[in-house]
Amino acid sequence: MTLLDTPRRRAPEARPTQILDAAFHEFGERGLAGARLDDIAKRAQVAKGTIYLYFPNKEALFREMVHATIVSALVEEEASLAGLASETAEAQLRRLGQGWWTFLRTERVQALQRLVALELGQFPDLMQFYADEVIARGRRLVSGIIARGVERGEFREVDPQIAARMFSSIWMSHSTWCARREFFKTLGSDEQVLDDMLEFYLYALRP
Amino acid sequence: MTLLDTPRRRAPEARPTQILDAAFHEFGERGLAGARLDDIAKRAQVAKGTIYLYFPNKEALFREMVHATIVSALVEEEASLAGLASETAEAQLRRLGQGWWTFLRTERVQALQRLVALELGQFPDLMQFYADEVIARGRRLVSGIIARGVERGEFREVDPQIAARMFSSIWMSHSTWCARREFFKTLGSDEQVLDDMLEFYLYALRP
Amino acid sequence: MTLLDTPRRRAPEARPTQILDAAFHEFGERGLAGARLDDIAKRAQVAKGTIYLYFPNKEALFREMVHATIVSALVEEEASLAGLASETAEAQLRRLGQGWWTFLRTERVQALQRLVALELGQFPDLMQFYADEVIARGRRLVSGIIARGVERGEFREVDPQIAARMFSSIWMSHSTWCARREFFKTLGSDEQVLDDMLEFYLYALRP
Amino acid sequence: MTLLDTPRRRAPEARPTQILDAAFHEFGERGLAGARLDDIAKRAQVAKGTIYLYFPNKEALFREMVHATIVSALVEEEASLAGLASETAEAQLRRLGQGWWTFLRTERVQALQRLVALELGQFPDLMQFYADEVIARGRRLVSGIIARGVERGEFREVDPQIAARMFSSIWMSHSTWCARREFFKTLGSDEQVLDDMLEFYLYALRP
DNA sequence: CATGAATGAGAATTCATTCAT
DNA sequence: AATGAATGAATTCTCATTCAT
Repeated sequence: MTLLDTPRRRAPEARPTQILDAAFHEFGERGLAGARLDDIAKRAQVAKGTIYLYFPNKEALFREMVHATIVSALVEEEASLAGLASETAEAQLRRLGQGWWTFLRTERVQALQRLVALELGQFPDLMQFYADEVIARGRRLVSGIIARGVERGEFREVDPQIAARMFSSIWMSHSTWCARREFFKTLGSDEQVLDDMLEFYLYALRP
Repeated sequence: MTLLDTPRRRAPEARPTQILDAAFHEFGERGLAGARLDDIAKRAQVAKGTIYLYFPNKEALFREMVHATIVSALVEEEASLAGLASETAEAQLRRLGQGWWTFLRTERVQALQRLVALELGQFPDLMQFYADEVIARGRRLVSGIIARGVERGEFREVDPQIAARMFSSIWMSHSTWCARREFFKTLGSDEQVLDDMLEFYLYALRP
Repeated sequence: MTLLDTPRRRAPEARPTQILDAAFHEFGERGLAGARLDDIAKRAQVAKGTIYLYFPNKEALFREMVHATIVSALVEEEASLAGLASETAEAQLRRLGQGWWTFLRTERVQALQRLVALELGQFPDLMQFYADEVIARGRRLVSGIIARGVERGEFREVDPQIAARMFSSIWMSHSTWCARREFFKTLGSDEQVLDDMLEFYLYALRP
Repeated sequence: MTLLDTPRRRAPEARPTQILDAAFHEFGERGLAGARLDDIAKRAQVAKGTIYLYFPNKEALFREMVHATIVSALVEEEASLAGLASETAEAQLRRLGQGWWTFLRTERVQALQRLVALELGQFPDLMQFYADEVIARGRRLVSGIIARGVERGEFREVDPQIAARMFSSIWMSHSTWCARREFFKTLGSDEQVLDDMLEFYLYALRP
């Protein structure tokens, strides 16, 4: 039941996940072409051939890994965002901003961002999937809250769509900068940055 | 003057720009590992061996290409930003926002962004160079204008550093989205998007 | 009775004929190197590991399959040739020609021919076995009949050995052509071809 | 000009031929699946990668090799058959029988026969090419001579098509047997066998 | 006995790098 | 300087064989 067994025949249905996990790390670090199947196998503690039991080739492994990563990112997002319930729009936005901040700084999402930037040009369907499910979906959440806030007079009259785009642009950029903190010395702590963003953004919505 | 006056083998201006250009396209599209010297040579209309007359190996070519691209991006930026002269801070910001919008949507910068995301993790010096010269420098420009605006009472009391970060986060994210317009159907025209950003951002600075 | 009474691991009749059968099909189609154990297992409706319960390795399976195929071909031949009894030599030859025609066009024999051509170079003992048991034996049958025919004055004075070789050369070649009929459009029906061969051959023996 | 140069850059246009030649030997011996590119390269005195400069993959190399072999076999046939001119049909047939006997026992043709038997099932176009160009064409030559012989009353009234088939069946089978002489001890010398065939065959055509 | 997931050696293929011309 | 054919090390992929269940 636990994780310590002999080499052959471990939890059998765990194999694909194990490999996808290793693939996530290697591809996320070095990209599709740069990652070596050998390293993925090593990291997954699996023989090279085993990978081919579950995925027909490197590209397919890459695709499935990206897909799985997106899906599991959505699940994580769900978790980060649990309980936004019935309060003022501002409070909701603060909660959302906080939840997203946690979510976006996740290794999962950071790696995705990197892959999306460079490799997903060659996989339009995955790019679309990411754009729809991660970006657009997140944005819908925000624009919903903002629309309510505008309705209730909490916020000034903005186009919720546009405002939501502003929100996600700020959050996403900052998350990648904070992930590479060593190159951006002027950045404060992650909490500080979150405060900066919230303060700035909410000000822009005040009537 | 001698053969070894700089780390590079020859004065950069003598070195076939075609090669760097071709390298820029191929690397920018497929990354360091994914690009093939063969394709670079073909695109540069040069024999494969010729590349080795100017660059000791693939990685060096990549590095120099990134370096050159950053440098020439800065030059382009300069051009996009010419004549910000003595007006109100808001007018300056509008001009800057416009200039940057042109600059960021440039193929040059878009490719850089892609490479920065995935490949530059392996080249900290280049990453730092990019962070300092492109991002931080741009931000300094913005923060300078904002500081003046705050001083002059045009803008509310914000930390110019922070506000500048907000500015660049919004501009950079939107530029990559617009570059991949096919995946983000809800985006308006580039001009529309620029207006949205300016309107939103300036509102957030109003006293 | 014990585990090692013959070179093979178990008495042949107990060993799953399905495996040999499947092996026959796959090897016969793609040769020793080209056939995949995986496909053989699938065709035999047996797990891959099961094959190794009965045969130490791929090559041994191939050898035993060829051996078994030759043996069972001989049995089939016996059947095709039953009852050549006491008639004129010509009648006997006609009967034999007919029986062989049936026998040679058998999938069993056709596959054997294919394997003999390419793969049996590496297995001299099998080749010899085939040459002796199938070819030479068949020829002996023919030469016996011819010798009798010559003795009885039915046929002209030919060397029965040589005439028998002519007989088998004609029959064997035509059988492989008919088996690949799609490439030899000028061929008549199998019956027609048999008639052609008999007529031609018997004419050549007439005094 | 001669064949002794340094490893790199030998007669450049000879490369493909060199490789095809090596491929012919390896494939002819072990078949498509059994041959190793490594061995082909070694035999061609070329690096493994060089093969891929001229052929996209193993299968393509195989196909081109078979095609080239068939073509060059036809040329050899031409040579073996030069000068069949204006004599009696019987004399022509004797000459042809002799020429073919030389041609068929050629390593080139023997290897082809082996490949045709087993591997060409997967390459119907090559099989057809072989059937048309080698077999049918040879047969046409024979049937032409026979038709003339029948017309002139030299031969009995046979269907030239059928008689030609008989001719080639006898010649082809005997050539493969003689090529594997070690397994067919009763065979006389090649010359003896040719005499046997001619004598037998011509008898069958006598009026 | 039977299974089939797992293995890893070996074969095919790619591509950065070299070098004779 | 420039070329591009040739190289071979590195990588992907295949498949005979093993072994825990």
